[in-house]
Amino acid sequence: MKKYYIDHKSPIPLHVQAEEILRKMINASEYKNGKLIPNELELAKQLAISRTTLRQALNKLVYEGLLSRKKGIGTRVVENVVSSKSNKWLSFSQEMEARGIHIKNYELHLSWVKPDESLKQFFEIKANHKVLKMERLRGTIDSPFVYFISFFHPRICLTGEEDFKQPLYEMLKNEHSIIATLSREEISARSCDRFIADKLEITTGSPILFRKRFVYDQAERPIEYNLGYYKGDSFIYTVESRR
Amino acid sequence: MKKYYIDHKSPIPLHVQAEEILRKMINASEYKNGKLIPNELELAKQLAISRTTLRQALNKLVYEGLLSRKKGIGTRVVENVVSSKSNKWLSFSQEMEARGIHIKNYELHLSWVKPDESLKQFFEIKANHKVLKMERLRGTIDSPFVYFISFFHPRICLTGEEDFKQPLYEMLKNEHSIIATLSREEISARSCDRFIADKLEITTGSPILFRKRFVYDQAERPIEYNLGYYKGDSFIYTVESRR
DNA sequence: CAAGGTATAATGTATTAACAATTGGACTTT
DNA sequence: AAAGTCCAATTGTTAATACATTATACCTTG
Repeated sequence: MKKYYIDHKSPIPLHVQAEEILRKMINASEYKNGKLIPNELELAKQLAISRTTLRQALNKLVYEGLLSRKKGIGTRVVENVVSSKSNKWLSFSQEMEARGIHIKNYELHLSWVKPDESLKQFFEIKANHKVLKMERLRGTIDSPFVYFISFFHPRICLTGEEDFKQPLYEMLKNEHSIIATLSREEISARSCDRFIADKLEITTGSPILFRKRFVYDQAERPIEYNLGYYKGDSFIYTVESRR
Repeated sequence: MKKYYIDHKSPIPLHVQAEEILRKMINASEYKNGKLIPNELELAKQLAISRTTLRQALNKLVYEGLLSRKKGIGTRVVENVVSSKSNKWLSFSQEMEARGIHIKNYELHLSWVKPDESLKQFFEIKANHKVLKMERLRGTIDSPFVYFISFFHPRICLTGEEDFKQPLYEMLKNEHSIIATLSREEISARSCDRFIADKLEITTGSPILFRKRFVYDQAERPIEYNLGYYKGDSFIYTVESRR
């Protein structure tokens, strides 16, 4: 078991350092899924910080759904559930990484296409404006589990030379000053066709989760039109709402 | 400006009371959108709690996206958050009616059952507490398109004599003073088994949208555990999120 | 043997205290 | 007038401490 230490002289707050260490331990399965992590007093002693400070770190991870605490029992690593908290807005890969699932890009394909009717309507453009179409096959080390097809509004002016390694919305913000603020999604179940089945390495006709996503900027101008085909048995979409 | 007080003798934790008060103040626009709320020391003094305790409440609201803090400045009510969330809480039938789809109940079946492992865990009860199981087949005039299986926590004390014609959460509120406040949902795609296929009048193996829903009250105590099997091609689940 | 109590271990709640970092505005200097 | 300096206000960080609440396992008692 690798040991991590907290640098009390670092400008990085202790609770942030503690959070990072806990994240690493979870990702590295040194704290195992569903199992208890050391108790707070013990952990605080190990990390040489106060219980209060440690609890700040724990709280954050509990909020994110990585840990769950129970009075009288202890703190557990939550079993793998992929979540998409609406107010969190982590990118897909960040979200997965946070849960210790490393995301691999299998394919990336870019092309400029003529928009069809629904695209023209969504982007509010004429047919002669070509839009960038991006297709991505993504998944874990073992197997792909989602096929994305994205279209971007012409005003975004993507060149195709962008660094698609970094999270998409980070990239849009950094390189194009476009801030995605609002998203609308529609989710339904489908049987997959031959094309998707082939991509996701499943049988034609298997159930998939189909997600249509409309992304807008601050002024509610359309940015992206995204279609996602998720392998049905592997992907779980989580929503939390409060009134 | 209405004044709220914290009851130091109440069994409800002070930070929870503080959170509720802040929520009310924001909802009632006594703390206005985009405007600063009183500073922490001031607020703590007003509520007669320590700054640490107040910060617990603030943290929760910040995490939820209702407030945003800035060092050196203060704490603001975030603009534009409430809208999408609050109206998300239409009941299923209300939601459908709003889309012009009239909902018909095909079947309703009630029984008391022994909780299985996951139910025991969710409800935090022992095996000898029986729970009410409610099965409902619902759909349009033409055909059913969702099969619900709900389990209710024993403390709800449903008699089976309730008026299940009115929306479920209305009924719980009116007849049992139980207010459903928080729901967590997990959505995935599946092939349906014979039982569900039979209910939904589709072919065994057809894709369905499977939704697991956990409903809690204000104090985050479990109320309902709901499984929904939606005919894949007919149901669309819509999510709107803003950051 | 069953019911109930008790010790123990874990998280939950709450307070007080001190100091750090950031911001914006007031003030001072050039 | 412009630029820089300092101050006050505000949130951020951290610690130490005390007691409450809950769950489990073990022990006691009838």
